[in-house]
Amino acid sequence: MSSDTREKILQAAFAALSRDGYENVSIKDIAEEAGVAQGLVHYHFKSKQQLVLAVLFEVCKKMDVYTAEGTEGAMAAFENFKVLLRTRPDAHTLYIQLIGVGLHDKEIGAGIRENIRTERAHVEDLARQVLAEREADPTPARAIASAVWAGVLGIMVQKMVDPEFDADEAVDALAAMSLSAVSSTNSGA
Amino acid sequence: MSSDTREKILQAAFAALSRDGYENVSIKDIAEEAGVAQGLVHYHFKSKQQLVLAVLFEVCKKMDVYTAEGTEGAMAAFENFKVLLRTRPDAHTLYIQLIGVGLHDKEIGAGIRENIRTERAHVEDLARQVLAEREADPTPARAIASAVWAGVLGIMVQKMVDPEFDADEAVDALAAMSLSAVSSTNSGA
DNA sequence: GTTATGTGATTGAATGACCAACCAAGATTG
DNA sequence: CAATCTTGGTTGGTCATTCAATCACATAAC
Repeated sequence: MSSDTREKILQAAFAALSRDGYENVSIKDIAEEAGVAQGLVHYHFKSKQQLVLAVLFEVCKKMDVYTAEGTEGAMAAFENFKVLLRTRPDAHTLYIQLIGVGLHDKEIGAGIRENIRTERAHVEDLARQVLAEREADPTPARAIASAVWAGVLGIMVQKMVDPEFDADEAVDALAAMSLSAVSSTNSGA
Repeated sequence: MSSDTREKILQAAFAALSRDGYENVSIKDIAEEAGVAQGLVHYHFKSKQQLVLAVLFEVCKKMDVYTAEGTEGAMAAFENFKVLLRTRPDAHTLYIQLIGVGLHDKEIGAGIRENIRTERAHVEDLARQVLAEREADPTPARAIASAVWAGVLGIMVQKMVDPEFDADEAVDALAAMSLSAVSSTNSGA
C-alpha cells in the first residue's frame, strides 16, 4: 500500500535524521532504515528537502503545547514544554538542526520560517489573552511573544547542546519573567 | 609568511561558511577563496572541524558585548546586542549554523557547548551584579541567566531565519522582562 | 663568498568513498 | 490493460584527507 510506505519512509527519516543529522544521512540510509528500495524515496518525495520538511511538519503536529487559554493556558504551555524537553529530545534535535540547515537552503528555510512565524503567533495569542485578563494594554503582546518564543527556542538549544543544562529551572525563570512583565504596567526605558 | 596564510584561510573560511553554509563549502572552496593551494588548509588545520572552530573562536573574540558592569552594564549589553544583530548577521548566521552542526559532530559540538557555557556564565555574572545592587537574593541568578541567554539565542535565531523579524522590539521586551523579574521580590509558583 | 644542509611552507594530484537524483524495467493493483 | 507502486543499478558529480614532491630561506661549514 502506498500511504503505508510513505509513512514508513517518514518514520525512518525522522529516526535517522534525529539520530545522525541531516548531512550524515543519505537517501539510501533512509530507504534501508525503512526497508524499502532506494528509488522509492524519490518516488514519494520530490527531493531530500521536501522529505525533511514533511518529517518536520509531521513531528510538529504531534507536539502541540497549547492545551488551554488565558493565563492558565500560558502556565500550562510552559509545563507542557518542560515535559517535551524531557520526552522528545529527538524532535527538538531535528528542529534545531533544520534551523541551521535552513539558513542556507531555500526550501528548508522557507518551511522553518513559516513554522517559526506560526509558533510565535500562537504565543502572541496567548499573551494577548493574558493581557486582556488583566485589562492591560494589548499593544506589547507582539513584542512579549517575540521574547518569550525566543526564550523557548533558546532553552531548546541550550538543552540539546548541553545535556547538563537545567532546562526546568530556565523554563520556570522564563515563565516568571514573562508573567511579571505583563503584570507591571511598565513605562520602560 | 606562515601566520599570514593562516589568517587568509581563516578569513576566507569565515566568508565562505557564513555565505554558503557548512555543508555547502568544501576545503577546496575555502582554499580557492583564500588564494592558496588545497593542501595548505590541512597543513594549518588538522581537519575541517578544527578550522571551523578556529573561525568561530576568532569571530567570538571580536564580538564581546559586555562593556560595563551592573545594571548599567546589563542595559548596555542589550543595546550592544541590538547593534550586533544589525551589523554582524554573517557571524550570527555562522554561529546558529554551527549549533545545528554541533548536535551531530563531536568536535564542533564540544566547541559550541563550551562557548555557550561561557556566554551564559557572563550573563550570570551580570545578573548577580544586578541582584546585588538591589540587595536581592542572588540565588536565582543562574536561572535568570539561563532564561536571558536563551532569549538572546532565540532572538538571534528568529532574526536570522526571518529578516522581517523585529529584533529591536524583541530585545527591548527581553530587557524589560529580565529587569522587571529581578525587581519583584517574587514568591513565584 | 659560496656551497651544503635542514626546516617549515606550499603545491596539486591521487585516493577511496560518498551522494542525490534519475531511469528503465518489473510487480501489483483495480 | 492501464495506472500506480516498487526495484536496484547507473550517472555524473561531490568530498575530506593524504601524500610525495617542490620551494624559499636560514643556518652552518668550508
